[in-house]
Amino acid sequence: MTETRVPIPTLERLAIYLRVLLDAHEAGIQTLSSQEIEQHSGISAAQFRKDLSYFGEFGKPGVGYSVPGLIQCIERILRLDEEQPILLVGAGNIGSALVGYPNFQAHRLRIAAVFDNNFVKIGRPFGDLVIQDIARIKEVNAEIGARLGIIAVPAHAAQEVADLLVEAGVTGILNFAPTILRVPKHVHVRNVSFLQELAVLSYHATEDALCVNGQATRGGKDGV
Amino acid sequence: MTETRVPIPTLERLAIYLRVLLDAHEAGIQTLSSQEIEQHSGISAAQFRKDLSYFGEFGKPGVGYSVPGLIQCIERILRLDEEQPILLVGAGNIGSALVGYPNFQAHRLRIAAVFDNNFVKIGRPFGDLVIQDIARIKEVNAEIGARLGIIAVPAHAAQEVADLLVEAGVTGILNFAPTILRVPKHVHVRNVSFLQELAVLSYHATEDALCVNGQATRGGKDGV
DNA sequence: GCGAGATTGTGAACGGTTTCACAAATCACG
DNA sequence: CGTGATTTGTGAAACCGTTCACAATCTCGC
Ligand SMILES: NC(=O)c1ccc[n+]([C@@H]2O[C@H](COP(=O)([O-])OP(=O)(O)OC[C@H]3O[C@@H](n4cnc5c(N)ncnc54)[C@H](O)[C@@H]3O)[C@@H](O)[C@H]2O)c1
Ligand SMILES: NC(=O)c1ccc[n+]([C@@H]2O[C@H](COP(=O)([O-])OP(=O)(O)OC[C@H]3O[C@@H](n4cnc5c(N)ncnc54)[C@H](O)[C@@H]3O)[C@@H](O)[C@H]2O)c1
Repeated sequence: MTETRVPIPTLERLAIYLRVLLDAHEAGIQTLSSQEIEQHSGISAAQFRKDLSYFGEFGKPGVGYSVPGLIQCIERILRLDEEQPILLVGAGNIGSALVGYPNFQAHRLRIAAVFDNNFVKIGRPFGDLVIQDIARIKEVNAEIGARLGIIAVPAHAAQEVADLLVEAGVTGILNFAPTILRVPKHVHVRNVSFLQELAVLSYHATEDALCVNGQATRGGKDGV
Repeated sequence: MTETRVPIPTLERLAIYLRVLLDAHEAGIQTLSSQEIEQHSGISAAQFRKDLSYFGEFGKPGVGYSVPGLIQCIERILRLDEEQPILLVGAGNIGSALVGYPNFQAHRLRIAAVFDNNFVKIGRPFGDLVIQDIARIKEVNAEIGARLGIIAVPAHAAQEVADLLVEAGVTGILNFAPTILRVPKHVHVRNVSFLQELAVLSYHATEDALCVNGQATRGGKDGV
């Protein structure tokens, strides 16, 4: 366990392990081996052990891992051991699905405030919250102190909103808009793109890797 | 351009290039160099060229790439050159956001039918569609012939729905439920997990890689 | 037509992640 | 207490994707 940087895929899998562990805990299971984790997560036992090794030693040889113990450890690693407030910007379709999503709570993620710039929407209730003016976001987050933000506004407004989030003190942004965001180095962005996912599936769904060559290069005069 | 398998990251980026190209096309730009693509996509010029090289040669040395030409090529590669019908299962929050999403159209992705098992919902309008009984999914898809499906039902029902989708002839599944799905080898699954994304951000948002060791292993008698 | 300048396509080097394989640790049980 | 069965943690190897660097290709202007 040297002081290496943790691979992002490892962090992503940590969240999966956590889900498996929470399920097992619910089912009253006390101990799980890496082998059993593999069964439930689809991630290889060796991968699981290697992933954990970035953070320390959590299992007992010959036995496995204490379910409640490991839950606590992974939660601490991911900073999900205490409530994590989140700023949501964009009270539209996606925002609507998010505010009502109960599973966030299990991970102590809480949407603490919702913002929009539509005067018709501002002041309206939205889930348990009231939609606030995006102009007040910095002021409001001075109270809340959220480090995470979600962008659920149209693409043309996303960069502007990102800037406001950063200015309000956010250092992690989940972006639903189909744009690449320019942010300072200390801010992390993760993009969610259903279109991208569907495009990959679309490619695979038709299983013949036809080569599409000879069309563009020899397109003649129309191109360039 | 040997007969190598295309890396998944390459396919994901293809969708990003396509977006950039469509934007450029809209702006009336006729030609783009890999250098310029890098500007707009945040993906390195070398990466872009390497990605395309899996499929053929699409650019002209000294000039760049024909925007409309490359759009056509990438669309063909991703099978987005003709309309791609999709089956949506689960007429809830997520499903609701999806049916109303206009950007799908630009990629010729069309949600062709919506299914649910809630008798109260079946028969109701949902976007432009009418919610249908999940029991009829195979029958309905015999007409539609969709190869793509979206699962937007609670986790406990996801596997069951996946089985139905596969039986109905779907070979690509976009899964919003937090579960790993067991599917035949010829079926591709991509999971969308907001929680996972937020967990990764949560880790990075607090920038001190404290080591959480010595808690689980020496937990004493409580564990195992 | 030709030389200067620009840009592509790609083999090779590189770097990072996953897989492998095994020594060390723990437990069960006689 | 010792033996055998089990499972962890981790260095090393294998694998895969990204970056590099440059020959080949094309355009433009003279
Ligand atoms: N709906 C989907 O299924 C879906 C799928 C994939 C991606 N997306 C993306 O997610 C984003 C949101 O989608 P949606 O369907 O919820 O859109 P929406 O139009 O339903 O909601 C967008 C909201 O953002 C608000 N807004 C606009 N500009 C703003 C600004 N400058 N500051 C604050 N608020 C502002 C609008 O008032 C509106 O309430 C879009 O970028 C969309 O492309 C949506
Ligand atoms: N809402 C969110 O923000 C969010 C975020 C991340 C993940 N998810 C996941 O996405 C999925 C859908 O979430 P949601 O908020 O839309 O849920 P929802 O409860 O609003 O909708 C689920 C729908 O599925 C239907 N359904 C249930 N069992 C079914 C079955 N066997 N066959 C057909 N339909 C069935 C229900 O009748 C309901 O209409 C869930 O797995 C959820 O965990 C949701």
